[in-house]
Amino acid sequence: MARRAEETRERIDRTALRLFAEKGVDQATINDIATGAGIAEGTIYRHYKNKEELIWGLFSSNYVALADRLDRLQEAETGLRAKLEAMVSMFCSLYECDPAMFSFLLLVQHRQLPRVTPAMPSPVKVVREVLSQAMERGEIAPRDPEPLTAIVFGIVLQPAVFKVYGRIERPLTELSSQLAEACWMALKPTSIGTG
Amino acid sequence: MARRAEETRERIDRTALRLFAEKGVDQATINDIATGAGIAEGTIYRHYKNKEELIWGLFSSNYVALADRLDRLQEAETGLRAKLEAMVSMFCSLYECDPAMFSFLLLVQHRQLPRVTPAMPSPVKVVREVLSQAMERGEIAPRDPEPLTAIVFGIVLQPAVFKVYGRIERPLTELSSQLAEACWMALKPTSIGTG
DNA sequence: ATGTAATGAGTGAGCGCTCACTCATTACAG
DNA sequence: CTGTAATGAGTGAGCGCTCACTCATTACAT
Repeated sequence: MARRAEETRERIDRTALRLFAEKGVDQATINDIATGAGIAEGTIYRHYKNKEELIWGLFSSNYVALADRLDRLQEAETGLRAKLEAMVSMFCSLYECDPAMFSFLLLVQHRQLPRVTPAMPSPVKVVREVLSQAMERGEIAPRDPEPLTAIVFGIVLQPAVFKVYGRIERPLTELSSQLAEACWMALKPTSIGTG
Repeated sequence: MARRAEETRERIDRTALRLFAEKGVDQATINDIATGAGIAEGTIYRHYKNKEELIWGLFSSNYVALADRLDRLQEAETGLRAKLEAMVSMFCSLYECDPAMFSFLLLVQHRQLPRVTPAMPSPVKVVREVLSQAMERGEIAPRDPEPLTAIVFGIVLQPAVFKVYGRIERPLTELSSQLAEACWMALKPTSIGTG
């Protein structure tokens, strides 16, 4: 029945995400996931063609969902500063509510990013668009948006990485405004050219 | 003879680093490395106890070497701004001369960082120390140095990641001063407290 | 009764690693 | 200088094992 199948699939997804984040994608076996979800190994293959598709399914759905949330947030705000604050704040609280998902995305991005097509929504595209539009509005100096996008991502992601490794102990949400401020300041300077 | 053994070991190291960076640590097999280095599988075990030790050997030596280079650079400069510029510039040119090593460090850090002992030199410690001392000198406002360290790392590392994935096409060295400037600006603000 | 979902023992490819062996190089006794 | 013993890096077939994946069978809902 569809209802039962859906429930099983959700259990697979939840367990897989957690184990992938905890042990790494290669170290977490299909057996681990099945046992953790309280089902048999074979059942996983009724829901996913193979392990790679399971990983991709988890990555892409969460990646796109994140992009959509970021996009809705930035659209609701006016001005670069407010958009940055909204996005950074969401990122930080996302870590608090679902650290496993966060670690998972960090961990598998290197392997899965090549499969992301240009047509798919992505957090990177959202941020770049926000920066490009701020340039058009004259809020920041017109420059190649790509390095600036990277800088903004770095300012937010690296503290999250530090948090994952326990180097930062306080909740990320407490750093939210500091990080948004850092992004703002890093974007402001106009004296350095693009070369 | 020792001479020949040393040469072999260097070939192993070079090939392993390249293949690990290209295919990932789990995807690159001992056989791949041996074939790539033009030797037999067994030979690798004359030089490393097992695969994990090979990975760790490559990681730790490069990680510590990087920390040492950063430390020598920052010591040669006076003032936070100059130290930042020196370190960022070295980072960027490091990518240009040895992108495989760079990708390798990025790729395996999640797995190897837990093995890094507090006694080992590390790039993170160097940067944190530079920031702490700048606080003591009153160059920047005294705050928890950990988030600031993360921000500086993010500003430099994430553009490198973008470079690896081809999202940034220009050489990183051309972005060096922009990144150093971004770090400087992100560190400057004193209005936001530490909470 | 029929189709869908779940099961889990079975399979085999592929992996890291071992070890008995080779052989060029070195050390040394006469 | 020469024959001989010792050395140890290099070899690669093969072993043990893991793990993704299969499929005949069972459970269950309608």
